[in-house]
Amino acid sequence: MKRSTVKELLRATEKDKQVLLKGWVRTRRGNNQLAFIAVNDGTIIHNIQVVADLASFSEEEMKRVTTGSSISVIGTLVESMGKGQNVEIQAKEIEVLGDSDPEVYPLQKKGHSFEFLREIAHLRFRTNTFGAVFRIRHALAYAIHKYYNDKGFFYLHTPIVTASDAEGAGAMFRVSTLDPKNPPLSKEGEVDYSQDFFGRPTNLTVSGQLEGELGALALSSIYTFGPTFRAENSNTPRHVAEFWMIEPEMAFYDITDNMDLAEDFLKYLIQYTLEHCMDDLEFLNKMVDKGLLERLNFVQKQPFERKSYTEAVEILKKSDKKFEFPVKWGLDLQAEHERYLVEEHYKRPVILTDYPRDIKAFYMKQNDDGKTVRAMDVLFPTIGEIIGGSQREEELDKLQNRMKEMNIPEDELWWYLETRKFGTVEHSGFGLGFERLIMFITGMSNIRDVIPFPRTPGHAEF
RNA sequence: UCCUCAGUAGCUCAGUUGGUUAGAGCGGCGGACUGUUAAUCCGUAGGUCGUAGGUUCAAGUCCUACCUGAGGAGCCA
Repeated sequence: MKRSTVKELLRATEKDKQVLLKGWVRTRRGNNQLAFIAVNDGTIIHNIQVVADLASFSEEEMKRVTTGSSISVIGTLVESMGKGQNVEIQAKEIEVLGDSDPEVYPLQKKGHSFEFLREIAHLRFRTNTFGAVFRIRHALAYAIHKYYNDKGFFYLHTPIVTASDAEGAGAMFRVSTLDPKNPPLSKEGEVDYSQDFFGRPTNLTVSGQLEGELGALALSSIYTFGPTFRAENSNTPRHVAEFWMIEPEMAFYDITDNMDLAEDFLKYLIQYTLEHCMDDLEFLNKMVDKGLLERLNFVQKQPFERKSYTEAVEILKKSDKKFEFPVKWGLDLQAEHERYLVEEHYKRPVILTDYPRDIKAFYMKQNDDGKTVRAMDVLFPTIGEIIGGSQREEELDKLQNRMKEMNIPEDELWWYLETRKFGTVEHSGFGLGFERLIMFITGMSNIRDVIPFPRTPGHAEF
């Protein structure tokens, strides 16, 4: 007999049919005549109830049906006689596939703290919350590819190992095969990386953007979707050392086209999840974040507010709110400022543009005022900046001047500069942190709980 | 990295101004119960109080250092 998943069984229209089920025991209840076994196989958040008449099963075998054990059940799918579920399986045969010693199995029927579950990240997939989160994570990954594929974008694989650390997006992890105890030294006593695997110092990538631009300036529209790495000693619920980022890059797009794409993209992803993951979202809305569905629907429907950095600073100055950090043109906005704009002033997502050039990266398109650049940040409720992007500087001399001012060596980025030398065009792009997106869509408040095996300072266990 | 808070049973926590043998709920185990829904009821085992020093007649409780975790900040996505 072919195995049916819990998802298939719960949605089956045909009843009183012989079925084969395999899964893990979540809970077991009962009396001296009947056992009610809640079985989950991860295909859907709900369990299916298996009913076993104890008279027809050996006591030995039933004793092994404990929380966490895996079982195979043959029985009849019937309408449930009890309340609480529509269908259940009247078991004819139950086989324990894998025992689970209840003395030591760490998951119990009651809820656990996320902190505790993080310590058993290898087993936390078996909980309702993490099942929901990782099913949604999958759905979003698929939706991202679908969105860009349908729009004619090409998925470009930018390198994980890179030689340049010119972007300055953060501290990097060194990649080396040299013997750390006895590295080759130059005459000056420095480590001689010319003898290293790549013949030069290399690192894990902090962003695929610069390579992404190379692709866009030939293929028109590309996107990257892959892991990135930051060796920052950040200890916050919003930072991990290894995270996934989506970076679209589009030739012939100006900053407005860029904003339009970012807004449409985010709304599409929310809509996709609402359409395909409602079971999981309803669970999270009930158990994790009571305002989740309302917030998702709201963001999905509202137009994002678009304002310049300068206008935002004026609003913050005029507000009665007392901020811990000063508001002054030229200073970067703090988390408290962004939160005020989104959650209290506009009460909707906000896109801020035209930031002072001194607080932004070298590659951003310089405005004619000589003070600002065509940057855009998308700010979301609860999580703050979810997208950062810009129109890129396509004029060679302006780009070179800016690099000089910021002490970025030209010879390391000669290949980047050549795209401005040969057939340069207006282009734009942005970066979306995948985990930050998942946090927003699931209502989870710690980034370590939306990535299967989080990498943070001091933590690489699993 | 800085600031704040926390660390007591497998899990979640209580433990009074320092004062006898350290408590509960859940989970586990044993039993009862004719359809349970985080089942219920009865019983039972389970703890070097994060680690190391110190103060004191006496420390889970006070002090110091360290370790671990969480939250806030910075960096950012």
